[in-house]
Amino acid sequence: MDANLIQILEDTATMLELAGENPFKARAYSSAAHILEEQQIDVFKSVKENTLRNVAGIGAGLREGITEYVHTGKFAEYERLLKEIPSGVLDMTRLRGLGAKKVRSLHIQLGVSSISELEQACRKDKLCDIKGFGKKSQETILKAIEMWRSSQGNFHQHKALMDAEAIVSFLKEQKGFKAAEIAGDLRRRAETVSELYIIAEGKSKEAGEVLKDQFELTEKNGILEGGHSPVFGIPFVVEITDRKNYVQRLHETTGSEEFLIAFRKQFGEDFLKKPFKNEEELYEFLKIPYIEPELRESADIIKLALQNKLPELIEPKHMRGMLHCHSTWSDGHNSIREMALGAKALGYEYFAICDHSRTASYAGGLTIERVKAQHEEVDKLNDEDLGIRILKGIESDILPDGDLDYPDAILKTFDIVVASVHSSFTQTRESQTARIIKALENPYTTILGHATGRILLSRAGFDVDIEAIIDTAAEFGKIIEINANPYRFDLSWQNAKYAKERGVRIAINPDAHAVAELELTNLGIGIARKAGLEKSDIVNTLSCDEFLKLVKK
DNA sequence: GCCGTTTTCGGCCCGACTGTTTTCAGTCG
Repeated sequence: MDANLIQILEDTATMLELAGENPFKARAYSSAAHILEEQQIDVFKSVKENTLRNVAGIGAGLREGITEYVHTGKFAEYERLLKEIPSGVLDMTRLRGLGAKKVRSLHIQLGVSSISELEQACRKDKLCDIKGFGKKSQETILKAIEMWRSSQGNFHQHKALMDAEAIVSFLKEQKGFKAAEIAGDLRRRAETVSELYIIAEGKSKEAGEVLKDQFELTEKNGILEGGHSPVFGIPFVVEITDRKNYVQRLHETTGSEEFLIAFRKQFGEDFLKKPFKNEEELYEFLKIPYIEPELRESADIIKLALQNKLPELIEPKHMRGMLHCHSTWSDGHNSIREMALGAKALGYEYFAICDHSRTASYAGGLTIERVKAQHEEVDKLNDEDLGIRILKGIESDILPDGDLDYPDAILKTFDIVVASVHSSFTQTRESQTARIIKALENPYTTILGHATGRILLSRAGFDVDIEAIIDTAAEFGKIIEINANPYRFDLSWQNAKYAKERGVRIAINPDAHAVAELELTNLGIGIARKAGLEKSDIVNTLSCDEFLKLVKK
């Protein structure tokens, strides 16, 4: 996968639309970008081994462009459009609710060429003059600009991790460095981050030179700053320290401000002067149990540590069941067999295929006939014995009135039903809450899928009383999902923490649409850990039989 | 630009929702 190329393809698609060219050509570019991302295709390897021709959705034209990109770093069609479309116009399409068509007409008719010019035009009531726009459009655009501004400078966790890990490995390869580690809120597994903070042990001078050359950083008292990460351009800082101070500095730059203030208030500052081998030793010295980085968020956790009541956090090795994945039966890229074998390769014992239900027609949702056909295939695969048990599941849309998407006679043929809202996001808080509560009361619902519908840095969730929903899940013994997709991470860790307090069990689900996405589960585990969840809180840790027993109840 | 057992042209995911209209275009999932 190459993040730059994915961005190039997406921007090319948008610019084709902005230029008023063939919209289907635009779609081909956009879908190629999704294919590369979802299937984690390494284009450099694919070009070298000539395997791009096997990828559905990438034909001769795109293959040529990608090959050129691999050899020269340039993509001809993208370069051509860049000359034609002002970058500010492309930026306007990043606003939610504004697509290429509207931006094109705003650009042509009002002459606005950037988000700030658009903002001015809205404030001066200019949009009312053009056909298709009115007062309300101006308001929604201004809101979208606000949302866009607040997300600027923030980055999704998986991108931050990818770049931070690359920087850490780079540092470790350099002679001047003995150790390097990710600190900051990324180490605490924040959902999104605005900066990477890296601690390195080394001789400030020579180490600094290496970094300055490579990343154009500037040094100030052993702290090198002003860098931008290699792929996503995330601001980053490298703090260089010596062996004696390494562990304290790692600790001091990991915890949240609230945590660190409370920590010093409790334990004084003497520990800062003592050298430690690792953080575990630091905690031993203070005579309290080790507080995992993900938990170093609030002051409360220190009290729990003092009372010896810290949770024993869920770990990847506890996981046995992979739930909520898609296949080529709906909008996934791999067959059920490939997905199940992918889960097996990651050490899982059972796998629930949960394709989209019939109302999600845009995603190839399954008609009743196709449900039956899929069940036959699952039976066959299980007869064949792939070494991993496959469960029959469905991701059923929660219809606008709270009903599930099939009659009971069909619903009862599934082992699990993940119920999710995919439409009608704008109901009032009361009716949205009632709708989801109704779905939870349905005896066939097993798991509530992405419970608030948020998309991080892009869309707030729908308006809903999430605590009332968690309370209802508690009452009816329903499971709620932590969606491990880093664009969603829904439930939030705070909501997941509340769910634990209410005794609601959590499923950690990758919502994978390709084999490569199965590993997203580990990011979801990070969120669960941040919420303080333990093995016993997570249904994926049950054996297949225990799990089925739980959901059949 | 992609795809193909009606294949080299002529289609291309489809329905809900929104804000604008007074029958529809654009956006989203």
